[in-house]
Amino acid sequence: MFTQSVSPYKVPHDGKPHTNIGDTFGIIVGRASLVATEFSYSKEEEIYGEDEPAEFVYQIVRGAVRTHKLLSDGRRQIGAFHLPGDVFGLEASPTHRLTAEAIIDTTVRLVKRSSLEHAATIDVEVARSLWRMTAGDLQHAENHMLLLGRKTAMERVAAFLLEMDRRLSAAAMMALPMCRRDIGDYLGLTLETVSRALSELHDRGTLDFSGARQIVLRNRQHLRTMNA
Amino acid sequence: MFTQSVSPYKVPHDGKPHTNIGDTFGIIVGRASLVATEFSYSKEEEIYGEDEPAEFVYQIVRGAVRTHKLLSDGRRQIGAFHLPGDVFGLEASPTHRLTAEAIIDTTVRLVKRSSLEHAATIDVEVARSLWRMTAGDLQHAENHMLLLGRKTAMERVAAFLLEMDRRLSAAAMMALPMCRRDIGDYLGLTLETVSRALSELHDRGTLDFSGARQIVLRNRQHLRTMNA
DNA sequence: CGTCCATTTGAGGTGGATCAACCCTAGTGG
DNA sequence: CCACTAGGGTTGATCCACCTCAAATGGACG
Repeated sequence: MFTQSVSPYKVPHDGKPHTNIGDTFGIIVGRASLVATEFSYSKEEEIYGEDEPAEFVYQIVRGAVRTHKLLSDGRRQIGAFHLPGDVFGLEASPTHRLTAEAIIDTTVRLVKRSSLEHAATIDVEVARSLWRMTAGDLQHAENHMLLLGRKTAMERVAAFLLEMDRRLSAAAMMALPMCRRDIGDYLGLTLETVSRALSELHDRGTLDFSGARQIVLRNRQHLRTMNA
Repeated sequence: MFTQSVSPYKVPHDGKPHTNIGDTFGIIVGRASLVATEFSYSKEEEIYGEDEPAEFVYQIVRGAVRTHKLLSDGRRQIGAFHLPGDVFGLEASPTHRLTAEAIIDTTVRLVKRSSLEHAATIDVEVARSLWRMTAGDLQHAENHMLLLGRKTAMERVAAFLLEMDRRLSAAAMMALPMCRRDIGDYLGLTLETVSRALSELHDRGTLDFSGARQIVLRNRQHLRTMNA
Protein backbone atom coordinates (compact mmCIF):
# COMPACT_ATOMS: atom_id res chain seq x y z
CA MET A 1 0.00 0.00 0.00
CA PHE A 2 2.53 2.62 1.09
CA THR A 3 5.49 2.78 -1.19
CA GLN A 4 8.22 4.99 0.09
CA SER A 5 9.95 6.33 3.16
CA VAL A 6 8.21 6.70 6.47
CA SER A 7 9.33 9.75 8.34
CA PRO A 8 7.92 11.80 11.19
CA TYR A 9 6.17 14.91 9.95
CA LYS A 10 8.22 18.08 10.00
CA VAL A 11 7.15 21.63 9.36
CA PRO A 12 8.22 22.52 5.82
CA HIS A 13 11.71 23.93 6.10
CA ASP A 14 11.70 26.06 2.99
CA GLY A 15 8.90 28.35 4.06
CA LYS A 16 6.84 27.59 0.99
CA PRO A 17 3.21 27.82 2.06
CA HIS A 18 0.51 25.41 0.97
CA THR A 19 -1.87 26.70 -1.66
CA ASN A 20 -4.82 27.05 0.71
CA ILE A 21 -4.02 29.85 3.09
CA GLY A 22 -6.20 28.72 5.97
CA ASP A 23 -4.52 25.40 6.70
CA THR A 24 -7.17 24.04 9.03
CA PHE A 25 -5.62 20.61 8.98
CA GLY A 26 -2.23 21.94 9.99
CA ILE A 27 -3.83 23.93 12.79
CA ILE A 28 -5.66 20.88 14.06
CA VAL A 29 -2.53 18.77 14.00
CA GLY A 30 -0.74 21.51 15.88
CA ARG A 31 -3.48 22.10 18.48
CA ALA A 32 -3.92 18.47 19.24
CA SER A 33 -0.21 17.62 19.16
CA LEU A 34 -0.90 14.83 16.70
CA VAL A 35 1.77 12.85 14.97
CA ALA A 36 1.65 13.35 11.25
CA THR A 37 3.61 11.02 8.99
CA GLU A 38 4.69 11.50 5.40
CA PHE A 39 4.08 8.90 2.73
CA SER A 40 4.49 8.83 -0.99
CA TYR A 41 2.50 7.13 -3.69
CA SER A 42 3.52 6.69 -7.26
CA LYS A 43 1.47 7.65 -10.28
CA GLU A 44 -1.81 5.72 -10.60
CA GLU A 45 -1.38 4.03 -7.23
CA GLU A 46 -4.46 3.44 -5.09
CA ILE A 47 -4.38 5.18 -1.72
CA TYR A 48 -7.54 3.62 -0.34
CA GLY A 49 -10.52 1.79 -1.77
CA GLU A 50 -14.26 2.35 -1.52
CA ASP A 51 -15.75 0.73 1.61
CA GLU A 52 -12.34 0.12 3.15
CA PRO A 53 -11.95 1.07 6.83
CA ALA A 54 -11.06 4.77 7.10
CA GLU A 55 -7.88 4.47 9.10
CA PHE A 56 -6.16 7.71 8.08
CA VAL A 57 -6.90 11.27 7.05
CA TYR A 58 -4.63 12.73 4.40
CA GLN A 59 -3.29 16.08 3.34
CA ILE A 60 -1.45 16.50 0.08
CA VAL A 61 2.07 17.89 0.35
CA ARG A 62 2.79 17.66 -3.38
CA GLY A 63 1.13 15.85 -6.23
CA ALA A 64 -2.56 15.32 -7.06
CA VAL A 65 -5.24 12.83 -6.09
CA ARG A 66 -8.62 11.88 -7.54
CA THR A 67 -11.49 10.20 -5.69
CA HIS A 68 -14.12 8.23 -7.56
CA LYS A 69 -17.01 5.81 -7.50
CA LEU A 70 -17.47 3.00 -10.04
CA LEU A 71 -20.54 1.29 -11.47
CA SER A 72 -20.33 -2.45 -12.03
CA ASP A 73 -19.74 -2.04 -15.78
CA GLY A 74 -16.83 0.34 -15.30
CA ARG A 75 -18.55 3.70 -15.65
CA ARG A 76 -16.72 6.06 -13.32
CA GLN A 77 -17.62 9.31 -11.61
CA ILE A 78 -14.78 11.32 -10.14
CA GLY A 79 -16.05 13.22 -7.11
CA ALA A 80 -13.13 15.58 -6.64
CA PHE A 81 -9.55 16.38 -7.53
CA HIS A 82 -7.27 17.10 -4.57
CA LEU A 83 -4.25 19.37 -4.88
CA PRO A 84 -1.42 20.41 -2.53
CA GLY A 85 -2.81 21.60 0.78
CA ASP A 86 -6.12 19.79 0.34
CA VAL A 87 -7.38 17.29 2.88
CA PHE A 88 -9.07 14.11 1.72
CA GLY A 89 -10.19 10.82 3.21
CA LEU A 90 -11.89 12.50 6.17
CA GLU A 91 -14.93 10.41 7.13
CA ALA A 92 -17.44 10.62 9.94
CA SER A 93 -18.43 7.01 9.25
CA PRO A 94 -16.02 4.10 9.69
CA THR A 95 -15.36 3.49 5.98
CA HIS A 96 -14.26 5.42 2.91
CA ARG A 97 -17.08 6.12 0.50
CA LEU A 98 -14.94 6.66 -2.60
CA THR A 99 -11.68 5.24 -3.90
CA ALA A 100 -8.64 7.55 -3.83
CA GLU A 101 -5.78 7.28 -6.33
CA ALA A 102 -2.64 9.31 -6.97
CA ILE A 103 -2.88 11.00 -10.39
CA ILE A 104 0.86 11.67 -10.42
CA ASP A 105 3.62 10.88 -7.93
CA THR A 106 2.26 12.27 -4.71
CA THR A 107 3.42 12.87 -1.15
CA VAL A 108 0.89 13.19 1.65
CA ARG A 109 1.05 13.67 5.34
CA LEU A 110 -1.43 11.62 7.27
CA VAL A 111 -2.77 11.26 10.75
CA LYS A 112 -4.73 8.44 12.28
CA ARG A 113 -8.44 8.95 12.09
CA SER A 114 -8.72 7.67 15.66
CA SER A 115 -6.34 10.38 16.85
CA LEU A 116 -8.48 13.04 15.23
CA GLU A 117 -11.63 11.55 16.68
CA HIS A 118 -10.01 11.51 20.09
CA ALA A 119 -8.78 15.08 19.73
CA ALA A 120 -12.30 16.12 18.77
CA THR A 121 -13.69 14.78 22.04
CA ILE A 122 -11.20 16.90 23.99
CA ASP A 123 -11.02 20.07 21.98
CA VAL A 124 -14.28 21.52 20.62
CA GLU A 125 -12.35 23.63 18.18
CA VAL A 126 -11.01 20.47 16.56
CA ALA A 127 -14.52 19.05 16.38
CA ARG A 128 -15.75 22.23 14.76
CA SER A 129 -12.94 22.12 12.21
CA LEU A 130 -13.76 18.55 11.21
CA TRP A 131 -17.36 19.60 10.69
CA ARG A 132 -16.34 22.63 8.63
CA MET A 133 -14.10 20.56 6.39
CA THR A 134 -16.90 18.08 5.71
CA ALA A 135 -19.29 20.99 5.11
CA GLY A 136 -16.81 22.38 2.59
CA ASP A 137 -16.79 19.06 0.75
CA LEU A 138 -20.58 19.07 0.80
CA GLN A 139 -20.68 22.54 -0.73
CA HIS A 140 -18.40 21.38 -3.53
CA ALA A 141 -20.62 18.35 -4.10
CA GLU A 142 -23.78 20.49 -4.22
CA ASN A 143 -22.25 22.76 -6.84
CA HIS A 144 -21.09 19.72 -8.78
CA MET A 145 -24.58 18.19 -8.74
CA LEU A 146 -25.86 21.33 -10.46
CA LEU A 147 -23.08 21.01 -13.03
CA LEU A 148 -23.71 17.30 -13.66
CA GLY A 149 -27.48 17.53 -13.72
CA ARG A 150 -28.07 20.71 -15.66
CA LYS A 151 -25.06 22.22 -17.44
CA THR A 152 -24.07 21.77 -21.07
CA ALA A 153 -20.71 20.28 -22.07
CA MET A 154 -19.22 23.71 -22.75
CA GLU A 155 -20.49 25.11 -19.45
CA ARG A 156 -18.97 22.15 -17.61
CA VAL A 157 -15.58 22.60 -19.23
CA ALA A 158 -15.67 26.36 -18.55
CA ALA A 159 -16.48 25.63 -14.88
CA PHE A 160 -13.63 23.13 -14.71
CA LEU A 161 -11.13 25.61 -16.14
CA LEU A 162 -12.19 28.32 -13.71
CA GLU A 163 -11.97 25.89 -10.79
CA MET A 164 -8.48 24.76 -11.76
CA ASP A 165 -7.42 28.33 -12.49
CA ARG A 166 -8.46 29.29 -8.97
CA ARG A 167 -6.83 26.27 -7.36
CA LEU A 168 -3.56 25.74 -9.18
CA SER A 169 -2.63 28.65 -11.38
CA ALA A 170 0.92 29.65 -10.65
CA ALA A 171 2.16 32.56 -12.76
CA ALA A 172 -0.80 32.59 -15.13
CA MET A 173 -0.01 29.09 -16.36
CA MET A 174 -2.17 26.15 -15.43
CA ALA A 175 -0.38 22.79 -15.34
CA LEU A 176 -3.09 20.16 -15.25
CA PRO A 177 -2.00 16.92 -13.61
CA MET A 178 -4.90 14.87 -15.01
CA CYS A 179 -5.63 13.41 -18.44
CA ARG A 180 -8.67 14.08 -20.63
CA ARG A 181 -10.40 10.92 -19.47
CA ASP A 182 -10.14 12.03 -15.84
CA ILE A 183 -11.58 15.43 -16.73
CA GLY A 184 -14.41 13.71 -18.59
CA ASP A 185 -15.17 11.42 -15.68
CA TYR A 186 -15.21 14.43 -13.37
CA LEU A 187 -17.57 16.39 -15.62
CA GLY A 188 -19.83 13.51 -16.68
CA LEU A 189 -18.59 13.71 -20.29
CA THR A 190 -16.44 11.59 -22.61
CA LEU A 191 -12.82 12.47 -23.18
CA GLU A 192 -13.63 13.33 -26.81
CA THR A 193 -16.23 15.90 -25.78
CA VAL A 194 -13.77 17.50 -23.35
CA SER A 195 -11.15 17.66 -26.09
CA ARG A 196 -13.58 19.22 -28.56
CA ALA A 197 -14.70 21.85 -26.05
CA LEU A 198 -11.08 22.79 -25.27
CA SER A 199 -10.28 22.98 -28.99
CA GLU A 200 -13.24 25.26 -29.55
CA LEU A 201 -12.15 27.54 -26.69
CA HIS A 202 -8.68 27.61 -28.24
CA ASP A 203 -10.12 28.48 -31.68
CA ARG A 204 -12.14 31.29 -30.10
CA GLY A 205 -9.01 32.68 -28.42
CA THR A 206 -10.31 32.03 -24.92
CA LEU A 207 -7.23 30.00 -24.01
CA ASP A 208 -3.82 28.93 -25.28
CA PHE A 209 -2.03 25.62 -25.04
CA SER A 210 1.62 24.85 -24.59
CA GLY A 211 1.30 21.11 -24.54
CA ALA A 212 -2.09 19.52 -23.98
CA ARG A 213 -1.94 19.97 -20.20
CA GLN A 214 -0.34 23.41 -20.03
CA ILE A 215 -3.12 25.95 -20.42
CA VAL A 216 -3.13 29.73 -20.24
CA LEU A 217 -6.51 31.43 -19.87
CA ARG A 218 -6.79 34.45 -22.16
CA ASN A 219 -10.36 35.47 -21.39
CA ARG A 220 -11.63 34.49 -17.96
CA GLN A 221 -14.65 36.75 -18.34
CA HIS A 222 -15.78 34.73 -21.31
CA LEU A 223 -15.51 31.54 -19.25
CA ARG A 224 -17.45 33.13 -16.39
CA THR A 225 -20.23 34.10 -18.77
CA MET A 226 -20.51 30.51 -20.02
CA ASN A 227 -20.56 29.22 -16.47
CA ALA A 228 -24.23 30.37 -16.48
CA MET B 1 -42.53 33.92 5.87
CA PHE B 2 -43.96 31.73 8.62
CA THR B 3 -47.61 31.10 8.09
CA GLN B 4 -49.23 29.35 10.97
CA SER B 5 -49.25 28.84 14.70
CA VAL B 6 -46.13 29.22 16.79
CA SER B 7 -46.00 26.77 19.64
CA PRO B 8 -43.26 25.45 21.89
CA TYR B 9 -42.02 22.07 20.79
CA LYS B 10 -43.49 19.11 22.59
CA VAL B 11 -42.53 15.47 22.42
CA PRO B 12 -45.09 13.72 20.21
CA HIS B 13 -47.84 12.57 22.58
CA ASP B 14 -49.20 9.78 20.44
CA GLY B 15 -46.07 7.67 20.48
CA LYS B 16 -45.84 7.67 16.70
CA PRO B 17 -42.14 7.60 15.85
CA HIS B 18 -40.52 9.60 13.10
CA THR B 19 -39.51 7.66 10.04
CA ASN B 20 -35.81 7.78 10.85
CA ILE B 21 -35.27 5.64 13.90
CA GLY B 22 -32.15 7.34 15.20
CA ASP B 23 -33.52 10.83 15.73
CA THR B 24 -30.19 12.57 16.20
CA PHE B 25 -31.81 15.97 16.02
CA GLY B 26 -34.27 15.12 18.76
CA ILE B 27 -31.46 13.78 20.90
CA ILE B 28 -29.45 16.95 20.42
CA VAL B 29 -32.39 19.15 21.28
CA GLY B 30 -32.96 17.06 24.38
CA ARG B 31 -29.32 16.97 25.50
CA ALA B 32 -28.79 20.66 25.08
CA SER B 33 -32.18 21.68 26.46
CA LEU B 34 -32.85 23.73 23.35
CA VAL B 35 -36.13 25.38 22.60
CA ALA B 36 -37.68 23.96 19.46
CA THR B 37 -40.57 25.76 17.85
CA GLU B 38 -43.13 24.45 15.37
CA PHE B 39 -43.97 26.31 12.18
CA SER B 40 -46.01 25.48 9.15
CA TYR B 41 -45.56 26.34 5.53
CA SER B 42 -48.13 25.96 2.81
CA LYS B 43 -47.61 24.14 -0.47
CA GLU B 44 -44.96 25.73 -2.71
CA GLU B 45 -43.95 28.22 -0.03
CA GLU B 46 -40.26 29.16 0.24
CA ILE B 47 -38.69 28.30 3.61
CA TYR B 48 -35.35 29.98 2.97
CA GLY B 49 -33.47 31.20 -0.07
CA GLU B 50 -30.00 30.49 -1.41
CA ASP B 51 -27.35 32.74 0.18
CA GLU B 52 -29.71 33.91 2.92
CA PRO B 53 -28.33 33.93 6.48
CA ALA B 54 -28.78 30.48 8.01
CA GLU B 55 -30.72 31.46 11.11
CA PHE B 56 -32.50 28.17 11.81
CA VAL B 57 -32.10 24.44 11.48
CA TYR B 58 -35.23 22.50 10.58
CA GLN B 59 -36.70 19.06 11.13
CA ILE B 60 -39.80 17.97 9.27
CA VAL B 61 -42.71 16.90 11.46
CA ARG B 62 -45.05 16.23 8.53
CA GLY B 63 -44.98 17.19 4.88
CA ALA B 64 -42.12 17.28 2.37
CA VAL B 65 -39.45 19.79 1.36
CA ARG B 66 -37.16 20.13 -1.65
CA THR B 67 -33.87 22.04 -1.77
CA HIS B 68 -32.51 23.33 -5.07
CA LYS B 69 -30.05 25.51 -6.93
CA LEU B 70 -30.98 27.56 -9.99
CA LEU B 71 -29.01 28.68 -13.03
CA SER B 72 -29.66 32.19 -14.34
CA ASP B 73 -31.86 30.89 -17.18
CA GLY B 74 -34.10 28.89 -14.86
CA ARG B 75 -32.54 25.44 -15.11
CA ARG B 76 -32.96 23.84 -11.71
CA GLN B 77 -31.16 21.08 -9.85
CA ILE B 78 -32.90 19.65 -6.82
CA GLY B 79 -30.28 18.49 -4.33
CA ALA B 80 -32.52 16.50 -2.02
CA PHE B 81 -36.04 15.72 -0.94
CA HIS B 82 -36.69 15.89 2.79
CA LEU B 83 -39.39 13.80 4.47
CA PRO B 84 -40.77 13.54 8.02
CA GLY B 85 -37.95 13.13 10.52
CA ASP B 86 -35.32 14.58 8.18
CA VAL B 87 -33.20 17.55 9.18
CA PHE B 88 -32.43 20.24 6.63
CA GLY B 89 -30.96 23.71 6.57
CA LEU B 90 -27.99 22.72 8.75
CA GLU B 91 -24.99 24.79 7.68
CA ALA B 92 -21.45 25.14 9.01
CA SER B 93 -21.11 28.39 7.07
CA PRO B 94 -23.24 31.47 7.81
CA THR B 95 -25.54 31.18 4.80
CA HIS B 96 -27.80 28.61 3.14
CA ARG B 97 -26.35 27.20 -0.02
CA LEU B 98 -29.63 26.03 -1.59
CA THR B 99 -33.19 27.28 -1.57
CA ALA B 100 -35.72 25.24 0.45
CA GLU B 101 -39.41 25.05 -0.44
CA ALA B 102 -42.37 23.12 0.91
CA ILE B 103 -43.60 20.64 -1.71
CA ILE B 104 -46.90 20.20 0.13
CA ASP B 105 -48.28 21.75 3.33
CA THR B 106 -45.51 21.11 5.80
CA THR B 107 -44.90 21.46 9.52
CA VAL B 108 -41.36 21.71 10.86
CA ARG B 109 -39.78 22.15 14.21
CA LEU B 110 -36.84 24.47 14.24
CA VAL B 111 -34.09 25.59 16.51
CA LYS B 112 -31.82 28.59 16.23
CA ARG B 113 -28.58 27.83 14.53
CA SER B 114 -26.79 29.93 17.12
CA SER B 115 -28.22 27.74 19.90
CA LEU B 116 -26.90 24.64 18.21
CA GLU B 117 -23.51 26.24 17.64
CA HIS B 118 -23.41 27.21 21.28
CA ALA B 119 -24.46 23.74 22.41
CA ALA B 120 -21.69 22.29 20.26
CA THR B 121 -19.06 24.31 22.09
CA ILE B 122 -20.26 22.91 25.43
CA ASP B 123 -21.13 19.33 24.55
CA VAL B 124 -18.76 17.42 22.28
CA GLU B 125 -21.47 14.87 21.58
CA VAL B 126 -23.59 17.62 20.02
CA ALA B 127 -20.64 18.75 17.92
CA ARG B 128 -20.08 15.19 16.77
CA SER B 129 -23.75 14.85 15.83
CA LEU B 130 -23.70 17.99 13.72
CA TRP B 131 -20.66 16.63 11.91
CA ARG B 132 -22.33 13.26 11.35
CA MET B 133 -25.46 14.85 9.94
CA THR B 134 -23.43 16.91 7.47
CA ALA B 135 -21.39 13.81 6.59
CA GLY B 136 -24.67 11.97 5.90
CA ASP B 137 -25.72 14.75 3.52
CA LEU B 138 -22.31 14.51 1.84
CA GLN B 139 -22.70 10.77 1.35
CA HIS B 140 -26.07 11.33 -0.31
CA ALA B 141 -24.56 13.99 -2.54
CA GLU B 142 -21.67 11.70 -3.56
CA ASN B 143 -24.08 8.95 -4.55
CA HIS B 144 -26.18 11.48 -6.43
CA MET B 145 -23.16 12.76 -8.36
CA LEU B 146 -22.61 9.23 -9.65
CA LEU B 147 -26.25 9.07 -10.67
CA LEU B 148 -26.21 12.46 -12.40
CA GLY B 149 -22.88 12.00 -14.10
CA ARG B 150 -23.04 8.41 -15.25
CA LYS B 151 -26.44 6.67 -15.05
CA THR B 152 -29.02 6.28 -17.82
CA ALA B 153 -32.54 7.67 -17.49
CA MET B 154 -33.97 4.27 -16.56
CA GLU B 155 -31.25 3.67 -13.98
CA ARG B 156 -31.93 7.08 -12.44
CA VAL B 157 -35.66 6.45 -12.15
CA ALA B 158 -35.04 2.99 -10.67
CA ALA B 159 -32.70 4.54 -8.09
CA PHE B 160 -35.30 7.18 -7.28
CA LEU B 161 -38.01 4.59 -6.75
CA LEU B 162 -35.80 2.50 -4.47
CA GLU B 163 -34.82 5.58 -2.48
CA MET B 164 -38.42 6.63 -2.01
CA ASP B 165 -39.48 3.07 -1.25
CA ARG B 166 -36.91 2.96 1.51
CA ARG B 167 -37.81 6.36 2.88
CA LEU B 168 -41.58 6.64 2.68
CA SER B 169 -43.22 3.33 1.95
CA ALA B 170 -45.99 2.75 4.45
CA ALA B 171 -47.85 -0.50 3.91
CA ALA B 172 -46.32 -1.31 0.55
CA MET B 173 -47.79 1.83 -1.02
CA MET B 174 -45.61 4.77 -1.93
CA ALA B 175 -47.36 8.16 -1.85
CA LEU B 176 -45.08 10.56 -3.68
CA PRO B 177 -45.48 14.17 -2.57
CA MET B 178 -43.66 15.60 -5.59
CA CYS B 179 -44.65 16.13 -9.22
CA ARG B 180 -42.91 14.74 -12.31
CA ARG B 181 -41.06 18.00 -12.88
CA ASP B 182 -39.57 17.84 -9.39
CA ILE B 183 -38.49 14.25 -9.97
CA GLY B 184 -36.93 15.27 -13.27
CA ASP B 185 -35.07 18.18 -11.70
CA TYR B 186 -33.79 15.83 -9.00
CA LEU B 187 -32.61 13.23 -11.52
CA GLY B 188 -31.26 15.61 -14.15
CA LEU B 189 -33.99 14.62 -16.64
CA THR B 190 -37.08 16.22 -18.17
CA LEU B 191 -40.50 15.44 -16.76
CA GLU B 192 -41.42 13.65 -20.00
CA THR B 193 -38.47 11.29 -19.71
CA VAL B 194 -39.44 10.48 -16.12
CA SER B 195 -43.01 9.80 -17.20
CA ARG B 196 -41.90 7.55 -20.05
CA ALA B 197 -39.60 5.55 -17.77
CA LEU B 198 -42.40 5.07 -15.23
CA SER B 199 -44.79 4.00 -17.98
CA GLU B 200 -42.29 1.48 -19.25
CA LEU B 201 -41.81 0.05 -15.77
CA HIS B 202 -45.60 -0.20 -15.49
CA ASP B 203 -45.84 -1.96 -18.86
CA ARG B 204 -43.16 -4.41 -17.75
CA GLY B 205 -45.08 -5.15 -14.55
CA THR B 206 -42.37 -3.75 -12.30
CA LEU B 207 -44.80 -1.36 -10.62
CA ASP B 208 -48.48 -0.43 -10.41
CA PHE B 209 -50.16 2.94 -10.21
CA SER B 210 -53.25 4.02 -8.35
CA GLY B 211 -53.15 7.62 -9.39
CA ALA B 212 -49.98 9.08 -10.84
CA ARG B 213 -48.37 9.60 -7.43
CA GLN B 214 -49.50 6.42 -5.70
CA ILE B 215 -47.06 3.69 -6.68
CA VAL B 216 -46.74 0.07 -5.60
CA LEU B 217 -43.49 -1.68 -6.39
CA ARG B 218 -44.09 -5.18 -7.74
CA ASN B 219 -40.51 -6.19 -8.46
CA ARG B 220 -37.88 -4.48 -6.35
CA GLN B 221 -35.24 -6.95 -7.48
CA HIS B 222 -35.70 -5.79 -11.05
CA LEU B 223 -35.19 -2.19 -9.94
CA ARG B 224 -32.08 -3.14 -7.99
CA THR B 225 -30.63 -4.85 -11.05
CA MET B 226 -31.15 -1.70 -13.12
CA ASN B 227 -29.56 0.42 -10.42
CA ALA B 228 -26.25 -0.92 -11.82
C1' DC C 1 -70.36 19.01 -14.22
C1' DG C 2 -66.73 21.78 -15.73
C1' DT C 3 -62.23 23.72 -15.25
C1' DC C 4 -57.44 23.40 -14.55
C1' DC C 5 -53.25 21.34 -14.10
C1' DA C 6 -50.54 17.27 -13.94
C1' DT C 7 -49.44 13.55 -16.60
C1' DT C 8 -49.09 10.79 -20.65
C1' DT C 9 -48.11 9.99 -25.31
C1' DG C 10 -46.46 11.07 -29.96
C1' DA C 11 -43.25 13.00 -33.52
C1' DG C 12 -39.20 14.92 -34.60
C1' DG C 13 -34.71 17.21 -33.47
C1' DT C 14 -30.02 17.38 -31.35
C1' DG C 15 -26.12 17.37 -28.09
C1' DG C 16 -23.08 14.44 -26.77
C1' DA C 17 -21.70 9.43 -27.23
C1' DT C 18 -19.59 6.06 -30.04
C1' DC C 19 -16.55 4.27 -33.35
C1' DA C 20 -12.54 5.06 -36.02
C1' DA C 21 -8.40 7.17 -37.83
C1' DC C 22 -4.74 10.02 -37.24
C1' DC C 23 -1.43 13.03 -34.86
C1' DC C 24 1.66 14.60 -31.42
C1' DT C 25 5.02 14.23 -27.96
C1' DA C 26 7.51 12.42 -24.11
C1' DG C 27 10.17 8.74 -23.04
C1' DT C 28 13.39 4.82 -24.55
C1' DG C 29 17.00 2.67 -26.37
C1' DG C 30 20.34 2.45 -29.84
C1' DC D 1 21.69 12.76 -30.73
C1' DC D 2 18.28 10.71 -33.23
C1' DA D 3 14.85 6.98 -34.53
C1' DC D 4 11.27 4.42 -32.65
C1' DT D 5 7.38 3.57 -29.91
C1' DA D 6 3.45 3.88 -26.95
C1' DG D 7 0.06 6.35 -24.87
C1' DG D 8 -2.45 10.61 -24.75
C1' DG D 9 -4.87 13.82 -27.49
C1' DT D 10 -7.38 15.47 -31.60
C1' DT D 11 -10.56 15.24 -35.22
C1' DG D 12 -14.14 13.25 -38.22
C1' DA D 13 -18.44 10.55 -39.23
C1' DT D 14 -22.31 8.54 -37.58
C1' DC D 15 -25.64 7.17 -34.05
C1' DC D 16 -28.98 7.36 -30.45
C1' DA D 17 -30.76 8.56 -25.80
C1' DC D 18 -32.85 12.06 -24.29
C1' DC D 19 -34.84 16.71 -25.19
C1' DT D 20 -38.24 19.66 -27.32
C1' DC D 21 -42.51 20.76 -29.03
C1' DA D 22 -47.24 19.51 -29.42
C1' DA D 23 -51.53 17.39 -28.39
C1' DA D 24 -54.51 14.30 -25.94
C1' DT D 25 -55.94 12.36 -21.53
C1' DG D 26 -57.03 12.11 -16.77
C1' DG D 27 -57.83 13.32 -11.95
C1' DA D 28 -58.69 16.58 -8.32
C1' DC D 29 -61.47 20.06 -6.78
C1' DG D 30 -64.66 23.83 -7.00
